[in-house]
Amino acid sequence: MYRSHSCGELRTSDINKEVTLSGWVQKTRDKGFMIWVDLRDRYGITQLIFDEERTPSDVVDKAKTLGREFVIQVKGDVIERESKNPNIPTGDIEILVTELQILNEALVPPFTIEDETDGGEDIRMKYRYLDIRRNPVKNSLMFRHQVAMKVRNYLSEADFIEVETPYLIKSTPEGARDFVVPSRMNQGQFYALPQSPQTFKQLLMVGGMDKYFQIVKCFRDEDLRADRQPEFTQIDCEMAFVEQEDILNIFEGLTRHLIKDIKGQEINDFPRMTYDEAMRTYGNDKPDIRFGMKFGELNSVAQHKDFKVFNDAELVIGIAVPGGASYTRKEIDKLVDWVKRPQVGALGMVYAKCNEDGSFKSSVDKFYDQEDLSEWAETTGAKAGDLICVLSGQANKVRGQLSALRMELAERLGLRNPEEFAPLWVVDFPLLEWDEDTERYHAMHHPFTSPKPEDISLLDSKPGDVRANAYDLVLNGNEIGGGSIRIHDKETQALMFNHLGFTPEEAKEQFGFLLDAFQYGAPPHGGIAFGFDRLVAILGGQETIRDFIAFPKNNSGRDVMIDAPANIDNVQLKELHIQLDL
RNA sequence: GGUCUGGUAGUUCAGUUGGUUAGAAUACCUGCCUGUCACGCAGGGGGUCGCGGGUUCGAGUCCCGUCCAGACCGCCA
Repeated sequence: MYRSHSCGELRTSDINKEVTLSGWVQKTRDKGFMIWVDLRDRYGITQLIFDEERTPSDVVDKAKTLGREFVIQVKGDVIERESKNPNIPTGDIEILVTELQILNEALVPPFTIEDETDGGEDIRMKYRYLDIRRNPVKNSLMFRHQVAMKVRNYLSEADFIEVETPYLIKSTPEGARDFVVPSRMNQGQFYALPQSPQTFKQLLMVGGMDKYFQIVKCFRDEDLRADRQPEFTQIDCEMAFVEQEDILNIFEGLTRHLIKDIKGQEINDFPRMTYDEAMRTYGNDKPDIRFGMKFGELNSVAQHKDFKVFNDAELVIGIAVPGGASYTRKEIDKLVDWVKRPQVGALGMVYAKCNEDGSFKSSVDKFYDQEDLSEWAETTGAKAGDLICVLSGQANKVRGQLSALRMELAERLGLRNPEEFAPLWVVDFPLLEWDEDTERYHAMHHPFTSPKPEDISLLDSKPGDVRANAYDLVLNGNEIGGGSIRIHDKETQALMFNHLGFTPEEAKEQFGFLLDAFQYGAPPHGGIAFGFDRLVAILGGQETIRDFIAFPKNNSGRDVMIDAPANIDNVQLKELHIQLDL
């Protein structure tokens, strides 16, 4: 028997028990006459004591050889501490050790195994198995497990069935790049790893599964970000015989349940906003509504003077920065530089200070008088003491730029409280999106999304104006879920493929199985998929998703621990009939 | 594909205008210490300043290239 108890459970009520514990040496404190060892496992830390007077001398000698992260097993008696430690749950007791066995020695770890480690990101990832011993990472993984269990229980209670779908599927040109897997048995052919189980879950609906979910890995071969991994986990869901309203209600229920259960916060009906409104008032299809700073459209109150920059612009918009009137010239200049960085791309920024006495001072006083500026303040909702920041230019671009500024300022002003949760449904997404590079329309969500029936007539005349039965769930400025009511008849699906530039032959080759299935009684259906890693991170109050993933990839898609991807040898290549062209 | 930031002891970092033997903290090792728990005290070892080239009497420091890491833009149906 390696252990009778964990290192986190012994209390004063266990005093006088003889126990066996196993774990890692967190730290030894050798005072000469006495040695204390903090023994750690997943459940906590228990202090061991080796004492010149009470412990056999050979055991004391062995204890002196212990190093950090040695794996040991001890037998001993639970005793009351002479000086207690109120900071840990086991702080009232300690183990007077009678037997010590070193199960495995350990090299000195490259970074300290402590909550506030001295290790940087790089080294922690290389030795991730050591990093996982640290509380922040360990707790994040345990938290992820808890969320997964709550999701499974909730959906299972609601009659959903978890079905596994294949990982080796077929590559399609739509959407993200696929990870491909060469097939040895089918020379020259490749599987692709799924970007999502989209078509399979729709086929499950045709198969009558009715309510499906799966917590499932998905793969996208695109560049990474702090919150984006090449392999990531989705809560993938699909339902038959539902309308958009049904899906919104059920998954609003799931999200509300998670926030209540995990964070103890009651959230009533989630607000809804159309895509159009989100873009106009926040410049963004995933607005963070924990704070205001809504866009004010200033065209009508800024294009009547001789200021050419504004007069030539398609759109002039501004936001009110709370308390910004106190910014110095230098601070504002820095803001201007910030929006002019290539990542944001604004050509400049006009600002107006709303002084406490009700007067205004702007960077364009030459063109605009106090009355003009007062109208700006009204439009942007600026109060005395605020700063109005105004950008102008081509509508789409300038909305994106002001949105970036809004988020940056909110961050600096501390308005993005991670313990506050503000979910939002964004609905009525456009069905199609113009792609400059390929000069054709792309499905904004995916090619199986159904258009709103009343908009179908616009497909030929104004394809960009057609709205879809598509929706996103946004939480604190993050898209945590997205879905749609799908097309379930062959004709509409063929019409969509046609508008996406597929020839009937291409459509048949790539999605013939789905079109076939639609001829055998496909029920109306729709669904949603949640980004699980991101959801867990947000509920856990963290920005980065990496600590909620046991073995994440780095910025360039590498696993620095196992050093993947890697070359394969010529024998393997030959077997796959693959020749490298480097 | 692009922009920015960084790379110096095991680790996290400092290193001034280009100038003597590259420092701190922590970790590690040794000794001491009668209740530690971020133990304390004394001492010690530890460096290809990412790599390659250039400028210079002299480069951790300046220039060019390159590799690695991070953040972001493009991309992510």
